[in-house]
Amino acid sequence: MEQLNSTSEEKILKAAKDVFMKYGLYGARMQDIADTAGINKALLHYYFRSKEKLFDKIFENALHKYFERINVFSDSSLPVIDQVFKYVENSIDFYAEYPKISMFIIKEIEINPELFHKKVQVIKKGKSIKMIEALEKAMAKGEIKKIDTAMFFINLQSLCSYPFIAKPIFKHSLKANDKDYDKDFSTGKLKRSVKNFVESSLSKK
Amino acid sequence: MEQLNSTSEEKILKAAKDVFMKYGLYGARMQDIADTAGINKALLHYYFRSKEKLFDKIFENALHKYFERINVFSDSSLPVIDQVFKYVENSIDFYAEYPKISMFIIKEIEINPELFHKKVQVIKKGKSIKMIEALEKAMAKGEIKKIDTAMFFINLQSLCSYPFIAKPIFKHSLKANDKDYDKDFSTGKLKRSVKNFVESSLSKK
DNA sequence: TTTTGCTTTAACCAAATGGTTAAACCATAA
DNA sequence: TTATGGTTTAACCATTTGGTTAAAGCAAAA
Repeated sequence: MEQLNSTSEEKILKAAKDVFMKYGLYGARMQDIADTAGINKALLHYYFRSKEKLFDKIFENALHKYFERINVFSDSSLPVIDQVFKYVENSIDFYAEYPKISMFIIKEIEINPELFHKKVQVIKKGKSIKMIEALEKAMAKGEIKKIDTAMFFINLQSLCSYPFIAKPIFKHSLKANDKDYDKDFSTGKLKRSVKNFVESSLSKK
Repeated sequence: MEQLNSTSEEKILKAAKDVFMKYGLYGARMQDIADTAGINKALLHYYFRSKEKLFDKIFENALHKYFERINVFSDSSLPVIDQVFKYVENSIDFYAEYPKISMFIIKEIEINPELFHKKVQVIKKGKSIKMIEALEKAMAKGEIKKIDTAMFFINLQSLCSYPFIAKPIFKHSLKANDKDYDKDFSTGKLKRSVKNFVESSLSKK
C-alpha cells in the first residue's frame, strides 16, 4: 500500500486523493489521510497548512485531468466519425484508469458550486468543446446527419463514463442474471457498443 | 423550506434525505439535519436513536425506490421495442424526479459494500432483471437483432441516468458553446435520443 | 565534530460532533 | 381540575476533529 520510494509529500497527495474521492471534503478525516499515507498527522499540516488547502490541490488536479481529457479532439484529416471513434477510445481508456474522477467532481460541485466555477474558468478560459465545433462544421458540409450536437455530446459522455461510475451497482444487478460482470464488461466490448451508437447517430445511411 | 403541515418525524426524514444525499453518512452532520428540519437536535435522537439508524432508514428507502424502478417491465402484448420505449420514458421521468438517487447509492456502496449487499439481497431475493429476460426471449424468436443484452442494459441505464447526475458539469461545459442547457436539455429531447439508440440497437433493419 | 536547516514526531488545545438527561410543554382522558 | 403520556427543549457530556507547538531526528555543510 505505502510506496517506499516516494517522498512524504507524494505519499500524502496519493492518500489524500483516495480519501477525498471516497468521502468528499466534509466526510474525509485528516487522521484517515495520515494513516493511509503512513505518516504522522502533524506532517500533513507541515506540508499543506490546512484541510482546505490540501483538498484544493487534489480537486484542482482532478479538474485539470478531467477537462484536459474532455477537450482533446484531433483535427487531423480523418473523417469526423473516425475522429469521434478515437475520442471514444481515449475516453474509455481514461475512465478505466480514473473511474472515480467524474463522480468526485460532480459531488463537489453540488456542495460548493462557487469553487468549481472559479476554478474551471481558469482552466477553460472560454474554450468551447472542440468535438462539438468539429461536428457542427461537418454537419454544415453535409458529411454527417443533422443532429443536436449538444445532446449527442451528452449521450456520448453518458455511455463512456457511467459504466465505470455505476460498476458496483451493475456488478450486483447483472450477477443475478448469472453473468460475470468483469468478464462481460471488458472495455473492448464497451468501446464497440459506443462506436455502434456513434455510427448510427452520425452516419448518413 | 420547512413544511408546516407535517409531523416532526416527516420533517426529519425529509431533511435527513437531503443532507445524507448531499454529504453521505460520514460527511452529514446531525446538527445540519436538525437545522434543515427546523427542530431541536435532541429530537432527532428521540425519533431515531442514532445517526446510523436514521441513515439506515434513508438508505433503505432509496434502495427500494431504485430497484423497484429498475425492475418494472410490462409484459403486455406489445412488441419488445415498444416495451423498451416505455421503460425509457418511465426511467427518465423517474430520474428527473430523483436525480441524486443513483449517485447516493453508488457512493454508499463504495464506502460500505457489505451493508448494500445485505440490504439488496432482501429487496431482490434472487429476482433477475425482467427487461433482459424479455429481450433474450425476443432474440430467440428472431424479433430483434442479436445483441449483448447485458451491455445493452448498461448502455440504456447510462443514457437515462448520467445526464441527470452530471447536469452540473454539462451545464457548465455546454454554456461555453453559447447554448442554454436547461432549454436544450428537456427530458423530451433526451427521451427521443435514447429511443433512437434503442431503435438502432434492436431493430432488425 | 559541530552547526545548520529541513523533516518528523509526541503531546497538546479549542472547537465541533454524536449522544444523554432531566425538566418543561401540551393535548387528552379521568 | 388533575393525572397521564407522548413530545420538545436547554443544558450537559465524552469523544473526535482540525490544528499547534516545541522538541527530537537527521543528513549535509562548515
